[in-house]
Amino acid sequence: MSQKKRRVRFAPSPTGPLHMGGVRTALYNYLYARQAEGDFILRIEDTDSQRFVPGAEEYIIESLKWCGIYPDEGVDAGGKMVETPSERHPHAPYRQSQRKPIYRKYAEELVNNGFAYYAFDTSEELDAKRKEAESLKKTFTYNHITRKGLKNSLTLPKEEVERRLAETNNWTIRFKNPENRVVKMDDQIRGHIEINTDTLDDKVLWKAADGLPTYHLANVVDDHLMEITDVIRGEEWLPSLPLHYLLYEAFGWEESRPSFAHLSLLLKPDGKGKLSKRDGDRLGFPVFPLKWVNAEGEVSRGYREDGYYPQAFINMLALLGWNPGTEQEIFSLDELVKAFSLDRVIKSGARFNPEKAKWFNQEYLRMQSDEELAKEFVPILKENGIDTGKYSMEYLKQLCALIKERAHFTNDFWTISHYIFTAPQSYAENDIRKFCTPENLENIRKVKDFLEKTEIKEAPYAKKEEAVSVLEERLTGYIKENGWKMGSIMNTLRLFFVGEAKGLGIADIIYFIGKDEALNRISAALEKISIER
RNA sequence: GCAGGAUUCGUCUAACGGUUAGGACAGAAGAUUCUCAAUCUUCAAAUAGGAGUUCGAUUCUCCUAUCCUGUACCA
Repeated sequence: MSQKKRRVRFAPSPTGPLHMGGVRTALYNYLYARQAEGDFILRIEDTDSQRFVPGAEEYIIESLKWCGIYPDEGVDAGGKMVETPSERHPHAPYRQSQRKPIYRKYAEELVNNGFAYYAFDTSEELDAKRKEAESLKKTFTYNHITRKGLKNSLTLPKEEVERRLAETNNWTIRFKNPENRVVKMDDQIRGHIEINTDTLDDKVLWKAADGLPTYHLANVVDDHLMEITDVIRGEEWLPSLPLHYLLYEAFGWEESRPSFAHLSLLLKPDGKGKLSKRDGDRLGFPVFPLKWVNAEGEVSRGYREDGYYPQAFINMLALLGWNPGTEQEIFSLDELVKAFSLDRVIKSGARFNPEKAKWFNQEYLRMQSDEELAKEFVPILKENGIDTGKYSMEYLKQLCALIKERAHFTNDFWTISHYIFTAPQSYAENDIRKFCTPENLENIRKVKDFLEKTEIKEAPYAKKEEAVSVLEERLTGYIKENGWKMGSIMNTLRLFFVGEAKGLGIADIIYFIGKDEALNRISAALEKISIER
């Protein structure tokens, strides 16, 4: 079995930050290529000079890098991402603006062979036509009927056409759709699709104004030249698939026409419609892989900055619109490469669920070693003004081992364990009311004396488990001896140590903050609360 | 409007035409420890509607509804 080497491409346009839906498209392309031991190409479709956004290309490259998606070929934006220098590669360059000289001859070839024509209508004229049609509740289409009444090389005298081509540049080359023909197409995800060409309009392929092709021409020509075998792209392209088929036919490239797979859209978590930047702002989750600041200084959060592991992000995205057919949900990139298949990609739109995204990250967090987590914790502590020099790596490892069970993100570590590092500044009102009865306060004084006399091993101690359980036994033993209620004593202590009735076990807390600090916190709390009364 | 596409628990999804329609997230209840979380157990929750084909439709066909995409000299 000798199959051609698979070549796929991800071809975003640099009009802004890469949306997570785009990352998913890139990921599926990447997985497909890796599995087939083919090539994954990154091409930049910047044929719209109007909408070009500075920095967007760099953003795309950095995002893919963060996700661990490395192209085999593609734009090299100064990074080490692409091994082969772009200039030397036979398929280079990979930025369509740099391929500008290539396209015109292809557009003209189509005109010469009768598959396209020159059109001289101005945007204003066409807009007027569209408005007119709209008022009649119809849609204006530039097709085999209307083109007879418009200004183009099919209707104008030859000399006039030549004069306009030579003297002006406000003309375009349009595709000449065949009349009443059924185009038969196949999609790897959606199956067989048929459409009548009479419903199509004569799309602009090339614009004289800027000498650039539109998406349709550039895309087909580049995919052909770059020997792309499979086009895996978003569903928004499905309606233009017939045009692309017709273009391959007109060029005589049907033999090497790639196979197509159209991915469904990512939908917003609530309501209707596709996932947009606004939804993230509104519902409080990122829609972009990385943080992005636009020209107006507006900030959009990113998965990276929100503390997601790239593997978790990728894993979540992979399962949004695809599943392996088994009950496995956690996949490494390599496992995804092995398991992925286009025929298990879902046809319908997938609603994004931020809660599930958090769950994925939690799963990955738990897979990290305590040492890795401790290393991640250090900068977070510093941000919160903690002198991390005071804590050994062993100390932090022991703490992380305990708190990782309660977190979705390493960013949560501070919220969960701040009281280990700083004494509470205030105490929750309702917890004071609940636990600080005169009787309880009296008992706590006795507990304090007891702790003072007790030998306590502090963090980091080699036999941590043992140290904590010994302390716990002594403490609970003492409380039981006196016939006090376990809950009230423990929770009062917790209130004094933490500031509220939350957090780790009392023995754990004392182990981590140490005997002196524990005693200090009890004294401070007793003083403060008796003053307030 | 027209053209395409889509439609299984709230959400992501599984089910060669024959299953008590399965799993996960979220939710609820219980167990558990000194609290909170975590954990464990249990519960609740779906084939858009209508015709047809068939011994039998989530699955095939048609119609309706709803949603999405496209309808640019944007991608």
